[in-house]
Amino acid sequence: MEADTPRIEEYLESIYKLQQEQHPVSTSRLAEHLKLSAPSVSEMVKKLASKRLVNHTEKGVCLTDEGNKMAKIVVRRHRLSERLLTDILGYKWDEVHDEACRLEHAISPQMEDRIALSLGNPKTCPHGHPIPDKNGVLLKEKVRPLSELKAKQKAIIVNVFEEDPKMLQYLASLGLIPDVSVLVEEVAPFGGPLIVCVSGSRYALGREVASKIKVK
Amino acid sequence: MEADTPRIEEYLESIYKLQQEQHPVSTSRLAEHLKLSAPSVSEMVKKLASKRLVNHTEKGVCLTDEGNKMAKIVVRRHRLSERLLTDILGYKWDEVHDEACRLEHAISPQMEDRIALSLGNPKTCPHGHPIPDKNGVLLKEKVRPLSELKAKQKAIIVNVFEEDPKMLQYLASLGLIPDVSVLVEEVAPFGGPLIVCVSGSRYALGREVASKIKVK
DNA sequence: ACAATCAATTAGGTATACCTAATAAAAAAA
DNA sequence: TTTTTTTATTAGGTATACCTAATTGATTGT
Repeated sequence: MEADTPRIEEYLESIYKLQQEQHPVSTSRLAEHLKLSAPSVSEMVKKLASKRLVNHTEKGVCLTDEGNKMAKIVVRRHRLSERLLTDILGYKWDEVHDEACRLEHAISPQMEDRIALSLGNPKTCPHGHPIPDKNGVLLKEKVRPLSELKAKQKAIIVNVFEEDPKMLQYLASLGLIPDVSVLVEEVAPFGGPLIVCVSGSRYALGREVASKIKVK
Repeated sequence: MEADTPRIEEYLESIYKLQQEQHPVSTSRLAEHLKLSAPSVSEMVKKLASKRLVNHTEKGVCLTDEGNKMAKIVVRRHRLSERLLTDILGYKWDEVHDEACRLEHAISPQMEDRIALSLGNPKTCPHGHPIPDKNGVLLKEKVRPLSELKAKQKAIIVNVFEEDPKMLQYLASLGLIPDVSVLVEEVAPFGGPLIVCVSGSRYALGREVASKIKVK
């Protein structure tokens, strides 16, 4: 049984990501996320289980310690790649996701170290998500969605949970990027928009959008 | 018929490299270089031919214009990757080949441009080999092996045709790297060693080794 | 010229990762 | 509770890229 490492990495990474919303990840959700058919995923999950990378129970799939470790390595490589792309190669934050998805599988442990060193051991990716350290230790700050803030509350953007380039461009155009301070001036009722003030300018922001911006 | 692009790139790159010594490349030579069995290569070559990437004659395989173009793109990405690794990530020249072999298949046209721009459009890889431009134009200088020089001749190293890390480390330790000036002090008869002078120091250099160092 | 050698292909078979269609099992709605 | 719907798996099948063993074809040596 020969392993197709990139494929395995892809699965582990997806499971890792989905676990954050839904603990044991369902086959269907995973299939949807990977854009594969449910039976394909069902089959592959069996293989991952036989390699002791996941536990497959009635309720769904979850990563074993080993699988979690591997997933975090991939996440680390993904986020380091993104930083390499923005900080050194001059990419914009909305252009890096897809590139990093390809790069992450071509990066050796040595290259991982070198990138981290050359970038001064960055703690987050360009979207503000933490980069796990070499041992898979990941420090996540306590955050809440911007959409939960009340009128007159002020906060600092920690990260932006969004991959769509168009949306990222839009957010960048408003200055809604990590480490920026935001003041909520007004919150419309019935799930209406927020009026926010970002570095001197005032904008109306939809709830949907605001819920993807995490602040502290 | 779905294409496994990295695999195809690997084949084209090998054919491209081997063509420089042996014009129509033989199946067996290709198989040896790719570390695959002859029948596997035979079969794959048929597929490449059906995609009009190679011409398959009795004497062997050669790249079509289309195949040549694709091969040069891969070579460009390989050599740009090597430069990225040395110039930005601090790798040594003996450490980059294998890494670049993985990276070259994960680089998009856009990333190719960005790397080139960030590095100031380098003309060669760390071993002195020319980097084809975007259109596949490759300017190769007229060179000859260091081993062909006569006593008292002086030359400048253009490139080093070698991939083995140990050998590259050795050459670097003697200062035998691109752009360095070398004076041949003496040439032993019957294929014996050359006595060369490199930046003030004198070394004995085997013929075999010297033949891999190209000078102008 | 003929046998020996070497190169290339054909034949037949493996593993991986995917698919659709059909079925079984579990959860939600009536 | 029974039906409907959703979710997961089995069954069966495809394509790709590899393999070994056997065969054909070309080259070389005597």
